[in-house]
Amino acid sequence: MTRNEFKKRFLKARRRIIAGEFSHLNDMQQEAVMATEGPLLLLAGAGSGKTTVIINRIANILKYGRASDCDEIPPYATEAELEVLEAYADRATEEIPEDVKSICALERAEPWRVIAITFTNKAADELKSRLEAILGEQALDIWASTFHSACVRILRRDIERLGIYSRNFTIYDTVDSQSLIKRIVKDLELDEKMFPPRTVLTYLSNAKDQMQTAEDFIDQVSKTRDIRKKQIGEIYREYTKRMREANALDFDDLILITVKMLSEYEDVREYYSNKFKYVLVDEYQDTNKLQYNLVRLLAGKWNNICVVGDDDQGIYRFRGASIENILSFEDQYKNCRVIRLEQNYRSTGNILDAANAVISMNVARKGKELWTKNERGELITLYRAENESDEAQYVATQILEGFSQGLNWGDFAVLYRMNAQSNQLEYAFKRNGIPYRVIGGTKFFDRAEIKDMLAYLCVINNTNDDLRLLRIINNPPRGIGAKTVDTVSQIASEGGVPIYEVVKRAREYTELSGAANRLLGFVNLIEDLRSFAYTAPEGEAAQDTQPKPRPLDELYEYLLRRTGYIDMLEKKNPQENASRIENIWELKSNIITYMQENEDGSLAGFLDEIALYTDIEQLDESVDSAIMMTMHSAKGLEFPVVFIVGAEEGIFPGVRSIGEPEELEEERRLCYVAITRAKKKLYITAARQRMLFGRTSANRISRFVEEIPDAYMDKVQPGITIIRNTGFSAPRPKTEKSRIEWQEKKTVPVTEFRKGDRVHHKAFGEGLLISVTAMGGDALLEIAFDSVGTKRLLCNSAARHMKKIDV
DNA sequence: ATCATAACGCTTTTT
DNA sequence: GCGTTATGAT
Repeated sequence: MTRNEFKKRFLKARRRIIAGEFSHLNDMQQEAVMATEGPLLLLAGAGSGKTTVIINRIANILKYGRASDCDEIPPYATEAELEVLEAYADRATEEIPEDVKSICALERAEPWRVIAITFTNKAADELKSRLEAILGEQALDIWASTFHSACVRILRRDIERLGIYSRNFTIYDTVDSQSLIKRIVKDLELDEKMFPPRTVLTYLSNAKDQMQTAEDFIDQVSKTRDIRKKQIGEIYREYTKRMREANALDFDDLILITVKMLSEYEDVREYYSNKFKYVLVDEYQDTNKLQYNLVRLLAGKWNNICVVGDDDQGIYRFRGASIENILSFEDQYKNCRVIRLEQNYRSTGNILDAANAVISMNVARKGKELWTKNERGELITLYRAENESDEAQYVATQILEGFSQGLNWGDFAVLYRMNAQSNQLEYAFKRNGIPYRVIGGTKFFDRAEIKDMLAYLCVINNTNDDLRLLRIINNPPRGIGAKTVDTVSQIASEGGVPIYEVVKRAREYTELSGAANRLLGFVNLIEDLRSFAYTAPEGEAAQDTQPKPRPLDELYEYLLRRTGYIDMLEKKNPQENASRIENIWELKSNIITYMQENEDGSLAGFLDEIALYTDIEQLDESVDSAIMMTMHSAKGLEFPVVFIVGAEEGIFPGVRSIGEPEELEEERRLCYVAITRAKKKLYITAARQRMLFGRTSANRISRFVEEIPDAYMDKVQPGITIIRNTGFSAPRPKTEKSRIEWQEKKTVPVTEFRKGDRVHHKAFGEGLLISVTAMGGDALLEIAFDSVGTKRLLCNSAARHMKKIDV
């Protein structure tokens, strides 16, 4: 056999074996999995098995290295090995023995040479657990993390290079950043109305995205006459100064500083770019310029960069994401390959076609048409409601109907454009006894009491953290009033020292003589907490090892006792503060969870995790309940039944996007995202009239609905949904004629149901009516259902799903 | 220092 | 329409 012929046969057999390992994937997916080398752009439509491809691609890299994507064979390959391969090539679908795999492999990558970057912790967690499921233990060494946590990891190691920050830097979240800005605006004596913290932060964020320092920013605007921008420049400068003094980094800084460090320090760059032989980035359409730069630097050495995304699902332009990154990837990486995943495994034909129809109206896109082998499925139901409460009731009714047919509550998701829309829906769900969960809205970690507790922990960790220090210096009240705080922070900023230093030396300043005792009391408290935190518990201290830090939960309990925070809440208003106290204990369970998951977990580590992981309470999937959330939060999720509510001009698309072609395209992408969340059934609802922000308006139906061909839709009008007597409501009338007939029927009288009645509810089954309480024009029914427990329903809503049964 | 009332303002959101 | 915040009065 010539060497050439040998090589050919070897390659052929090897390829068949590797392909066999991924034969459960479709052709395009397989191609993507096997294209391990060089730049790869993976355009993955909604529901096309994107994460599966990422997982398998990594598995391929670890198992076979670059064998699936090159024409090289090991120089030491023998004919005996070829025989083994060929013997297995034909039955490649079975489990392949390890020795055969290693004949195939060419430069297997160690797990720590792979970095997979995602946007959300949830996505990162999913990636990690799926990797672990197919790769076992070695998956733990893969860097599967968010942009931000990857940067924190890098910075904790190397940030001291820059000589500005120390390793134990603090992370500021958006709220922290905003309150710092607020302080600065005050201190610079600027008009607070002209500089809302949110807006200013957006400017800073954009500047950082362009890698502009405060000085760059000031330079740039100095040529203009825009005084406001010049002042924003001043704010930026002051912000940077104070952040440095506080040894703090905000979310943008985490990435910015990492990029700076990698650009400026060749040895650091060399270390990471050499380390990461394979770089993968998920949701690439949502990256901003800074993130693009980070990825570019990390992948700079090996150029094995795979970005996965869908230009049609870019919905975060408003926060700086640049869809350009995906649209121009091919220009940036000239020799890159492009693979499209267009087969959808999630939705029915009707739903998918509707989504395709809508998104095809956009101009700025790569062009891609999803298709599916799934059945056509049910038509999309469009419901034109009278007003928002009719809309909500309709949704509730459909859910009850679905539940009575055997679906779970968790199979339903209601998607809206803005959080403010959830109110009416919540009412309707409550009235009808539908268990639900609202995702988003006010977050656990944004609550005042939680912020307070974390502020204490932050100060223990880093006494230079002025912002957090100011938050707790008089909380609980310890007689340090606003005036004292002002004087202290002024002295501090004049001397360029942390506030804590001034507080410590209160006696040295005549201005503070009056408050000195109380200030020193505070110092005492902090020092006490600090020494508690970093001293080993009794008996465990070994003389030859360095002192072990105190377990976090003990520190936390000590903190609660020593500060008297809970006592204060209880004394003040035990009623109102009950939930606050609950939250404080809830934080303790977070601490315990953290300790269980991180054996050598430190206070600093815990604070990192908290700073970057803000949605801990989110998904408790153990409880079966319907889900409500914004369309944005729904990205990446899927549900059997989806309701898109408020499909009206002015709401969706929102007022601010109408007349702005680019914004409108973003709204349309959002619509595409929303539609493609649905697996089996999609409802779209729109109200003729709606009250929002205290104003009633009549809106035209959303243009996005008009963009869906009628053939995919079933249009439904409001019928009278309340029936007169016993018995269930008939199917909703669909024609104008029957609708009018139905309008003759009357509201069910409150007296229809009595205490002690046996009732049958369409969704909840049989039960006993325990009490009837008149409430306005309605009645609250308390019913002990045989199988689902006791529920409280409002008669006007529930009656249509209920009848009395004779005993 | 704390409470009351007036005033504002309000996409979307992750880190 | 509602929830948060700013300001002033006690």
